[in-house]
Amino acid sequence: MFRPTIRDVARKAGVGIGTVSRVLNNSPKVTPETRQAVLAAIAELGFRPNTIARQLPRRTRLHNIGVVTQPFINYQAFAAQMRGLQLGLYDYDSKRYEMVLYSVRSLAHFDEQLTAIVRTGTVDGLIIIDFDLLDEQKQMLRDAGLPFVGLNHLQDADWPCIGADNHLGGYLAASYLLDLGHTDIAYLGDEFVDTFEFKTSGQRYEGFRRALAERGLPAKDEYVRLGFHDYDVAIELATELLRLPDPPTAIFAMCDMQALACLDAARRLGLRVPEAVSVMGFDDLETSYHVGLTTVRQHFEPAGRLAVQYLLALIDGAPPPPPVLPPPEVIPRQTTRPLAGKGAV
Amino acid sequence: MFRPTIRDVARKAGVGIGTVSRVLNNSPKVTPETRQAVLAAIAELGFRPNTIARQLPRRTRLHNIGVVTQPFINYQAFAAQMRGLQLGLYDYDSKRYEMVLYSVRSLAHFDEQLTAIVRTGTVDGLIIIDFDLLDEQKQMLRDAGLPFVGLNHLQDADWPCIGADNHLGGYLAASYLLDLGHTDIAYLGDEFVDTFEFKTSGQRYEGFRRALAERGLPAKDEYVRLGFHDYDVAIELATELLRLPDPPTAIFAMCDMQALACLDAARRLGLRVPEAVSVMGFDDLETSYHVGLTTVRQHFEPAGRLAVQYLLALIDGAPPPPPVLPPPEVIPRQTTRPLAGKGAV
DNA sequence: ATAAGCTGTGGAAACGTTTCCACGCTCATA
DNA sequence: TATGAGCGTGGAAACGTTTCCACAGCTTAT
Repeated sequence: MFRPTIRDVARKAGVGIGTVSRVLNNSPKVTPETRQAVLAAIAELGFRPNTIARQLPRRTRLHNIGVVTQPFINYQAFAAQMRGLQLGLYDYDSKRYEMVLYSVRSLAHFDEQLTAIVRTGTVDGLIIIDFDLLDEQKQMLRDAGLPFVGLNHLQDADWPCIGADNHLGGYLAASYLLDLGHTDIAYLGDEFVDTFEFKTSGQRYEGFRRALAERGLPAKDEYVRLGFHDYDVAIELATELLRLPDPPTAIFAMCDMQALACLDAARRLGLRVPEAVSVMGFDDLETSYHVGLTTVRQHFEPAGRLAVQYLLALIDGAPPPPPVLPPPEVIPRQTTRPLAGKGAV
Repeated sequence: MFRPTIRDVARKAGVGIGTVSRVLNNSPKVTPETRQAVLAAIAELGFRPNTIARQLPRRTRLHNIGVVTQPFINYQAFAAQMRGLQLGLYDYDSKRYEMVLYSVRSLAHFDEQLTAIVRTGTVDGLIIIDFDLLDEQKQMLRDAGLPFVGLNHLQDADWPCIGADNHLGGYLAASYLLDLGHTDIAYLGDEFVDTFEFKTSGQRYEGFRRALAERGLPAKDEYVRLGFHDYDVAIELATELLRLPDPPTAIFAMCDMQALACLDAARRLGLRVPEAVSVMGFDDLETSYHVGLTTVRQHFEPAGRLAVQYLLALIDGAPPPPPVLPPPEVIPRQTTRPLAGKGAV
């Protein structure tokens, strides 16, 4: 198929290629008549600028943003975040940005991908989901002039991070269970620094512990179970908890996937939820609604959307929006209930 | 930051740029010693070929595949498909293909995106999820020499489509319910040709109807409820069915989302599942496991993976793998049960 | 009348690769 | 010794844009 180039357009419109380029890029220095003629030629030829050629000269906007992620730790959360990113891109539809997905398999692979992205220079900016950046990595991105925004971090780092306040979320969850009268509350989550060095679990646990401490309750070591982020592992940890001689009356799992595993474990042991044990998660996935899981909602979509807005502002050198999200909130459903009777023991 | 180019590498290695290019592209026509020298220079400079410049000369592989999709019809299915695509790309890791996401909002937008993709020529091939192609569109892609593979279609069209056999799936679902003794079975699904002109619902219904017909049962019109693909709409349709003077004893919903809506509707009406009514879906989402929904599993991940394999074969002019997937299969869970008693009425 | 400044325009150069042609070397063959 | 084929190599040309410099034509100030 014949693909007209900018030169064909110029010839047809009887102008120079520079003028066509200026029309394409909305330069003000073109008279209305010239612009009309060029636009007519463009329409007639069905011309579209070749985005690749457009990206070659170094100073140009590439109209690509990269998304770096380990997407398969949680399908539903990943999808919700992607949805948010798309919504953000729709907001800036006229800029015609596209999204390039870099999926990462390990921490080493992450560094490798990051280096490759910088070296090959195919994106205008980067959204980094979940991963934390080392100082060298930040420096590398800054040296390359590549703006970057994090998604799913606490906002206290030295780079813009948009995500749920994990500490507060953990605090709210524990407070909710405490208000129901529970005192023997277990925490089930990832290692505080996991394979990918995600620190989410530690942050949520901190909030959890603070809520207990405020009410003068210690966090019992045997009630804290940490393991690799995986459904089957979570089932095992939950089973251990439920089989303790003095089992907890409530479990707070650091994510819904693990909370669902708790439900599964209880079912396999013949324990009823919430009668025998209350279970609470964190995320508010689609599944949680259908299962009736009490959880802490974090706002995946708004976060993704905000991350895009923030990044595009950085790219354009505009003032970025305040990186403020609605705070996490407890969504009470059917897997928790007030502690009955035991208080009187 | 200084980005070394192929010329820097050539100078350092004391060879010509052509030789460096040949090393980069694994041409056999380089002596081992020369190759070593070039590789050493590449390593020393930390050189990475600029992927954009690499894409400019027209005959080149672009190392991009485009994915065109309406991603938000079903989050979980979308995520599973993406996962499959990523797995497929991992299989061909050495080729370093990347994925560019084109998300589509409407049928008109689909055509627009397709035209833009062809005109700007930024991808080597296209995976088209769910959407059907018009003859003109197929022709346009063929004229442009752009290979394309469909994901989620029946395999009888005149282009390679990888997806569940919807007809068979519908047939299996109905057969399963019939084997349980049900005869009053409702079908709940999308319009047979919906907003996006997806024909999935019609295909699944055809299989469903054939199973009934084989046992000499007519499909009662009042038991067929079609509507826009949306949770709330599905709840309404399900409520209508359950409120019929002579309600069905089983409902087959054309997707799990709608089946979950049936469960929700039954709950709101105070009806127990499966005691009052059996409910069966199609997809086997994550949620379905947790909810215990009987369903027909379609193999999203293998499908995505196969689609990538197929497309990369087309791009390379190699013989594509047979586009054969494991057939859909019924996954019995807790939302269906044998019809008890009613047969004796 | 001349100089200076401004505006719109044309087109060469640059971006970093791949491709392709030409060249020189080696080795087999006549 | 002369010829031809084959192989590895060098580097110019090409890809389609943007950028930037130069210039023509005007207006305004001197």
